[in-house]
Amino acid sequence: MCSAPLGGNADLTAKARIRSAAINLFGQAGFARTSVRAIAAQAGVSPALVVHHFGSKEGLKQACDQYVAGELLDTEAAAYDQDLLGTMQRWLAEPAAFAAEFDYLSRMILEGSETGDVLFERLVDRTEALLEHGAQAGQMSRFSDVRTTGLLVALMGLVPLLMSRQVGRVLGESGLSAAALQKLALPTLELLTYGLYTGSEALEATRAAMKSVEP
Amino acid sequence: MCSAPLGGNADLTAKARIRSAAINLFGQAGFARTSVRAIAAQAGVSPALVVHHFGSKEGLKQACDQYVAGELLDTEAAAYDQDLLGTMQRWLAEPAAFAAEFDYLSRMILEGSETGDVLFERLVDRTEALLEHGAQAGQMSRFSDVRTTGLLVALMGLVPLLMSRQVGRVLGESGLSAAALQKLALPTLELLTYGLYTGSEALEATRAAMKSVEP
DNA sequence: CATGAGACTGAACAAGCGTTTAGACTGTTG
DNA sequence: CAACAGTCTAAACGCTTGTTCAGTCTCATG
Repeated sequence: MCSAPLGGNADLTAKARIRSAAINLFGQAGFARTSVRAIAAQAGVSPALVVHHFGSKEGLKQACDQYVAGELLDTEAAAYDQDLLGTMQRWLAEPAAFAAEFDYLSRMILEGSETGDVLFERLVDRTEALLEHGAQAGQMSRFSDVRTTGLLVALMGLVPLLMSRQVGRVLGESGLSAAALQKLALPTLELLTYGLYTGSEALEATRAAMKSVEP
Repeated sequence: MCSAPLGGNADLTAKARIRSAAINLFGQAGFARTSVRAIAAQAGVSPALVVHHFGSKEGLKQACDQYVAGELLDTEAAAYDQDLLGTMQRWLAEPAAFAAEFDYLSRMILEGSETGDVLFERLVDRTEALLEHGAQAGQMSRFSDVRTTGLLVALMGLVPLLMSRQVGRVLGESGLSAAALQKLALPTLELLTYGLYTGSEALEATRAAMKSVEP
């Protein structure tokens, strides 16, 4: 049934080809800026077939959401229970095969998607658990508000992906390339190890300010 | 000529009213999802007048970019040369008057805008200078790559604004309210003071891994 | 008063959008 | 063979989009 692969994914089902094209284009330009016709053209298919398989453009989006979420969770879920470092190194070693999925994931989180929000909340949960585990093992600091700290650490890990364009621009790379990630790794670890401030004056000042506002 | 103010800004020029409406709607829904007709309607004006004053929708966007950038730079530039803490407290004390401008700024940075990119690069520059100054004064740690560390710290300061929806959701607030910012302040300072890791094992492991890759 | 410039609008334009419809073509099942 | 179910397309639908055009109104200037 399946002929020889031509130009990447010509051997896929038309439905899969549409979804793949949608992930590519949605990831590059966003949902609103991408037309059903453009997706159909890239998939080598008529616009009507998109609707036939996915009901509507919105239905296609939700199918892509579910697919990418499943893809990234199934392949990364086990690895994620280890540490941040190991996951980052896996991404460093990975070629640009997952690039489109990561671009789409970024759009999912930035544009309002229920699946993206749930995914993000799960990431915060995991980070929070990681903080508690690290604190009990004595490897990580103890914080007054583990939930909010988990949120902050999760954001810190995610933000290079979400702002890959600006990160690439500042580092002199194009987007979030392997070289850019490499430049990011050491400073991130330094910041997380030594902290930014040498003393606790700024922290104490904030504590005092907050107590005076809400006693 | 100007009658009594009705509903906020009925006393403004039509041109200013259009720009104000555009900042509101672009900030809420993004550039692509906002129509010229919707902007004209909110400004109490015909769609043709928008084109008459700004040339095109793209021209209106650039005018908004320039206005918001100027507004935030003129009022905040002097304050920004102090420290991050002071600026954050100013925002905490501010009412929701600047909320629309901040929403628009967020869109400017997330969607591809040249003005937004330049603004971001300037923020990184300032943060980098702040790090060098803090290190010389002995208040901040010394880092191996000041530029990249400046990028990271700038990102960390910006990310709650860019992801206000998710932050609000996790913290049980609606968006980046004053209460949400208050919940964020102490954990942020804790993280920047104590760091995440108690020891330097993770940092050394990364250093070793990077040297083995690129000797 | 006449003239011209600018603010402003209603109506219409062409283009693109997501979606629908009717039907052709395939392969499978009774 | 006949009937069905699924895949797929060409054409067109109604709607929204950004923009243009012709013309009105107001007001300052000569």
